[in-house]
Parts: sequence; structure tokens; C-alpha cells
Amino acid sequence: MGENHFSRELRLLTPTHFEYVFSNAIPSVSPQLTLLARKNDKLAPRLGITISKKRVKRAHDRNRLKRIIRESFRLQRQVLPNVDIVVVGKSGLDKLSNQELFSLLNKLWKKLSQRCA
RNA sequence: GGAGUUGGCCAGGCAAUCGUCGCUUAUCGGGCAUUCGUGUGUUGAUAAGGGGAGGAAAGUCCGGGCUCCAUAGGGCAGGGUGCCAGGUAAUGCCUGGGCGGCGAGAGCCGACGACAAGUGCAGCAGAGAGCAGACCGCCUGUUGGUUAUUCGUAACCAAUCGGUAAGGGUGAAAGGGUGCGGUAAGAGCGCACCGCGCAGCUGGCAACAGUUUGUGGCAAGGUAAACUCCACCCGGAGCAAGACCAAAUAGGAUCCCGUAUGGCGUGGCCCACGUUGGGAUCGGGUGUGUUGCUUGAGCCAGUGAGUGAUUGCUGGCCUAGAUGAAUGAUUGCCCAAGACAGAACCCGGCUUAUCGGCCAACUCCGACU
RNA sequence: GCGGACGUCGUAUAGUGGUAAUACCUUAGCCUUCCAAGCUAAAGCUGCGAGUUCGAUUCUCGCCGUCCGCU
Repeated sequence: MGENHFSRELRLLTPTHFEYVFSNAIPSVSPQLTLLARKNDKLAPRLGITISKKRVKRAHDRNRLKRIIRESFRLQRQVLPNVDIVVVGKSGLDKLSNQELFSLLNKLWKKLSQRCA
């Protein structure tokens, strides 16, 4: 297995996982995105994404945003501590270009790893 | 060459690196089940191979398949469709035809049955709006007045009893059109032509068309996306349907109602059919399990039938199946510079969004031969 | 994914084919020393696009938006 893989162990899969994060989270906020994190007992960080239909209307855009968030997480995974992260999309998220979203996420990952360290 | 109409097709490409979801094969390791054992099944990791969104995947507006309720049966209610014929699993779709409208043409558009069955509706304006109606006007008569007079009356004015649908005016709409006759003035009152209805005949499966036929006699005004009538169609719910596994809408406790001409069984009511209690609360326990899930009214090619939609036969092909949900990111090159946009049970249509490009057939205009 | 309901002044609601109504709000005036209350007046709406009709908020169709229910 390569170093930058992204398999099912690295995702939040069930509502109980999400509840765990929401109940006691360390935030990292920007106008378009909110990141919530909480330390887990695993050996790697895990990612969950919520973007509601109300915030981003088109399925096509929701898929695009989720792909880019996953891709960014995959590339920055080695830098992150062992935490569960939930990415919450907000209104206006679909206005960002791919480049803008990547740089925004990089900032937020760094902020999170500082706070959780 | 320009302008246009119709039908069909494509939906950026290539390379490198990293990554994602199924499938197949191989290797490795562990657990479980089974076996005396080899082994087999299941599961995990790695590697390789091959596959992985659309023409609209969208809206959910129709029609079906499939599943459960009864094998979905009868009636009422309700809803839908609406020129004719054909196609289809079926349709509100498609094809061909008819009729009407638009266009110079190729072509395009049309909820296009019935108001000479019944009931209703039409504000304001206007005299009158429904087996109509007299405001102005036109005309006969009567009465009164004035003028003229051949003393019989005549003309004009006013009032009034009537007649009249030609003209004016109102309105979205005022009960055929033109001409001649006719009349006090008029009028389908009569006649001619045109238009219209009904019947016959001819052509056509039919819608409908034609008619040098007969007849009516000018009505039967408009409106059915008003009720309604006529013809045809429709049982309800939806994969969060449903099925399987485990104790699993279970089993248990308490209370209330009911005890059969009753209750329940899925979505209006009655019948019929099936079944035999129903409801509330408490307590306990528990899945984001497996399946349904992709081979299908499937696609491609050839050929036969048909004007066509479509369909018969033969051969070939397998082309997403996720379940917090997969096609992406970065870089480089090329060009016509990339729009709208992401499957969630599956098909057939319709509608809506959409950068551009290609092909075929046809129409009109111009030039040349 | 499936099913259902609703769009009328800034807000909450009426309106069954003929000039779109009511209350609060807003603005102006009167009243008051001033404010509030009260009185008077004004302004401001049928989600969008087609169709039927003489005429559409109303009837029909298509879009757009909002809300609700079903693991």
C-alpha cells in the first residue's frame, strides 16, 4: 500500500462516528467551511464530509467539492495528528474554484494540527 | 456562394504521477465452518489484467415491468383522455392521413367530440344580451297648430296609437352577404347568385372530401381549460416496495374498548373475499446486516415485410451497480478552446437546461456553364 | 430516492371569471409643551412564462421557489 492511499478505514462511516465528533469538537472556521476535529484512539486521522442539499444545490457541484476535499485530505494526511475530522460545507462553497479550495483547505489543516497538537 | 427547414450523430483528445469502486486471476497470512486428512467454502492484504455516469443521468408530468395487499372481482363515487386509422408491453407517446391556421417554399403549429339533450354564464356600455330589442331615425293613421289653397286637400311642426331591423350609435358579441323586385316605410316577404343545414349518391376502413341530385328555408348566436352528455381508459401503494438471518412488527406486564349484523386485512364508500379480537402505556432488546441489484419490451450488423412508426428472421456482443455512496487531482502538449450537468430498482415517452461541431435529405435566392 | 402541500402589499390573512380587501407596519397632517395613544389621509401586492376567454388572482399547461412526511 502506498503512502497516500485513502481506504475505508480513514473515513467516518456511521452516525455514531459523527456524533462522537460533534459532541466535543475542536473547530477551525472559514467563511465557506467549518472543520470539526476530535482525537481518536486509532493510528491515523479519519475524515467525514457533510454538504447539505440546502447549501449547495446541484448534485454535480456537491460531488466535485467532496472529491476535492478528499483529495486534499489524502495529500496532507501524513501531516495531521490522529484525529477524527468532520468537514461541514456552508453557503457559497460552490462559488470557489478548485485552486482556491485547495489553498483554503491547506490553511485549515495547518490550523487544526496546531490546535490539536 | 448565401439564407433556411427537417432528421441523425458526437459531447475535448493524448501522455505521466498519485488516488477511488466492482470483477477476474495469482501469491501470502490468519481466523471460522466442514473433513481422519488432502481439500473446499468464507474473510483480509498485495500484485497484475480488464471495466466504471448522461443526452438529458434532471423535473417526476404520463405509461409499463417488478413487489405486497386477494388470482384485483362487481357497483357507485372520483380522475384522465378526446378528429380518424395504425404502431406498441402500454401511454396523454410515435407514425400516416383528414380538417383549420401560418409561411414565398422546404416545412411548422393546433386540448381538433357534442351548445339544432338539459342547466348555467356574459361586469361596464347600450334601446335591446337570448325563442332579443324601438334611443335617434324612417313610415301609415289620429289630434292640434301654422302656411298655402283650385276649398277637395297638401306641406311643415308638435303630441300620440302603431308599423319597421334598411341607416346611426353601444359592445368582445346585436339572429347570413350582394343585387333586383316589392312596400306606407321596411323586412328571406319573393327571386337570382354566393354561403349554410339535412337527406341521397360517389370515393375512402375511417376522419373527411366531392356533387350539373333533391330538399329546407335563413334558422340552429357565443361559451363545455362552465356543469354536463357521449366514447374509451384507470383497484391501491410504492425498492424507505418486499424477502431472508438472528429471540427480532417477537415473547412479557398493566389498563381501556369490544365480544360477532362486530373488529382487522393499505389509501373514498357498498358488496364480495380472507382473517379472528383491537387500542394505549410500561419495560426489555436491537442492524445503519444480507438480498432485491442488474441479461434487459437490451445493444450492434445483415436481410425480409411496411409509405412510415414498427416488426419477422439470422449472426454477434455483455456494456456501472455504489450504500456517508465510486470516474478525481496535478503537470505538459494539441485543437475547433470544451456548455448543461452526476446513476441509486429497471425500461418507454414528454418537458426543461445546454458551448459548439459533423453528416444526410430538401427549399428559396444569386452567379457561371 | 419516493410521496404530498403551498406561493396575494414589508408581515399575517380574505377574495369560486368583471375596479384586488382587512389589520398591523411605513409616510404625511391634526392633536400635545414633547412622546405615546387617538383621529384623518396617502403609498405599497397576485412568483415567472405561455394558453383558453371579450376579460384570468381565479380555469389549463410548463418552469421557479418554499415547506412537510416516509429509513
